[in-house]
Amino acid sequence: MLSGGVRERVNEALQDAVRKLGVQGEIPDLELGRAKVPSHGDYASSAGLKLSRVLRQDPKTIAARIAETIEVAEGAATAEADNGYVNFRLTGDWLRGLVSRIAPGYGARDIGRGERLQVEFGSVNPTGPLHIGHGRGVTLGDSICRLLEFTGHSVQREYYVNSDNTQTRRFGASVYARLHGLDPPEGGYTGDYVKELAEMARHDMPGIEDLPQDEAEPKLRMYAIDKMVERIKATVARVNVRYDEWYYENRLWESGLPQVAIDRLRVSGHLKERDGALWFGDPGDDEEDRVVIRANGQPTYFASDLGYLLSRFEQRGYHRVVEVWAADHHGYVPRMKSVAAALGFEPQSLVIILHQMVNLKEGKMSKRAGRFVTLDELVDRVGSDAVRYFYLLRSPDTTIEFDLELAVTQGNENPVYYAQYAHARLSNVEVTASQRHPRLPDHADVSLLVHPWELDVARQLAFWPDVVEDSTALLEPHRIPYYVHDLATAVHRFYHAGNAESEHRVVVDDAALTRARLELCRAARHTLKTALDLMGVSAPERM
RNA sequence: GCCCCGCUAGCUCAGUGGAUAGAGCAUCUGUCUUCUAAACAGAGGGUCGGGGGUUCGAAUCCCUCGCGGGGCACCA
Repeated sequence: MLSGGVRERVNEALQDAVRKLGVQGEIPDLELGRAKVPSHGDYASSAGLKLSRVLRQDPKTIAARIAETIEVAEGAATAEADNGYVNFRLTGDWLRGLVSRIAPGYGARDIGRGERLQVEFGSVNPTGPLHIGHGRGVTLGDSICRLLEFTGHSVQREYYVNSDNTQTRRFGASVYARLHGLDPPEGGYTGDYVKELAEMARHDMPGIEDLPQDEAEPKLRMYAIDKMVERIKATVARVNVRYDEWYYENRLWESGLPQVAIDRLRVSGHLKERDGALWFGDPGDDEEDRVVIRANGQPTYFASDLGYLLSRFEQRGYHRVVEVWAADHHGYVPRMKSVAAALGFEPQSLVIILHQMVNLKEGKMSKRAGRFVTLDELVDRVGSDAVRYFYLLRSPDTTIEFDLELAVTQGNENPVYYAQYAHARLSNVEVTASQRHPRLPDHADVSLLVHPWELDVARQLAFWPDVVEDSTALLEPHRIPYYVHDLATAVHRFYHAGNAESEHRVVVDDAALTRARLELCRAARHTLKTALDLMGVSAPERM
């Protein structure tokens, strides 16, 4: 199903109706959105109020005229004018028809038209295990990818592996120190895992202890990085996060792209020398200059970023690059934007999504000091599904205060079970139906779906494409769990009607009625499954 | 000092300039002889941090102040 949702159809009808009123040129935003009060229907528009100035008429009159003339495609909704607003109510017939049209993957749309884009996320320095802050970045990035793939984009998922920067050098030096029974140097890494890495290196790299420091350290660094990358790969796999490419920094330097970028910026006049170092500075920007090549001749991280931009926009030809960063990198955004522009790329094609930090109630995390709760430990305690649901539930702009005590005690009251239970119930009832009715009709007569709780489920299903569209447009997957909750509520209510009154059960003596209700169950189950998939959360058939 | 994020119910948080601001948890009251009670029905609970402004209309946009978090390297 590649068409848009019913909201889009209502909007088209609204635009047509407004044209018929004689509005020329651009139509103002008519604020078509979900109605908040049941008596206002399902969608509401403030069209009368919005057009009052343009048409020089009373909002009530305008709204009334729109409601009179409007015709929503397929008879999906009826319109009613109410005090300057135009309210829309989805019709029962259309809702019933929708139920029979819903198949697995409902809500998928070709919004992206195959746009090739890269999402780079995670990309933590491979100098230690992922902690719970990183968990937010990898799950957010992964769900953004899932959304984009679901909406017709050609997505490449990338982890950029720093291997040659100051932090990883300190990391290598720390392993070297531990190998020789010494404490890590100032600014080094003190976690126990560094000692373990040293012992592993001793075993895997015979004779490493006898090499001089300047030979041993680079070997140890690369060895330790590879080990950490292996561990990171295993960790993200546990939370259903997938990558297409682990792009090593070394590869970038070998490609010579940073130098190509530097040469280009030199020609365009964006570089200057000062104090023996080479600086980037955008002439039209009052942002501070930024070092590209240090006075000691070594390039900075920024230099590799220049090449990395070329690698992606030119060498690999991505139309758009989405970066998912933790908010402590926010100061880097203007520089990346301005250097992207200086290299000749559209600043809008570099999309940077910042997410706020994850704090522990017990105290601050510090990777180098080795005091942190790892993502692995978190998954051990609460499970992958709860971890993903919990991270995704929050807007990226909100700091997560992670209460470990609460996380540990999270059991049945965890919201993830609410959604999964709805899915399990729907799955189970289909099994029950097949046992009670070995021969059900092939065709479902959806006109038998008449109860309000049945239509409420269908109504929620009608909203799903809107959620997909909004989440994609804003790259905000946190909208999905809220929708999932609403759908699960409608499902539980529908199901529970059968607990109160047995004639309202899905599986009843009447085969045709059973078949019709099963059709609704299937539609809801497919939609729940699809939404949970986008979150990376499993949809169990039994609980 | 400058920059970014937040401040909404007791707690944790949703809320694309629209009508009467919502959910979960917690609290309280009901509902199992069940197609799965990890559920359902209901109740209480609000100065949307303070103050200005913009307009038909502001939790939402602008200004300002306060509080909390994060960032301002020849670290990343």
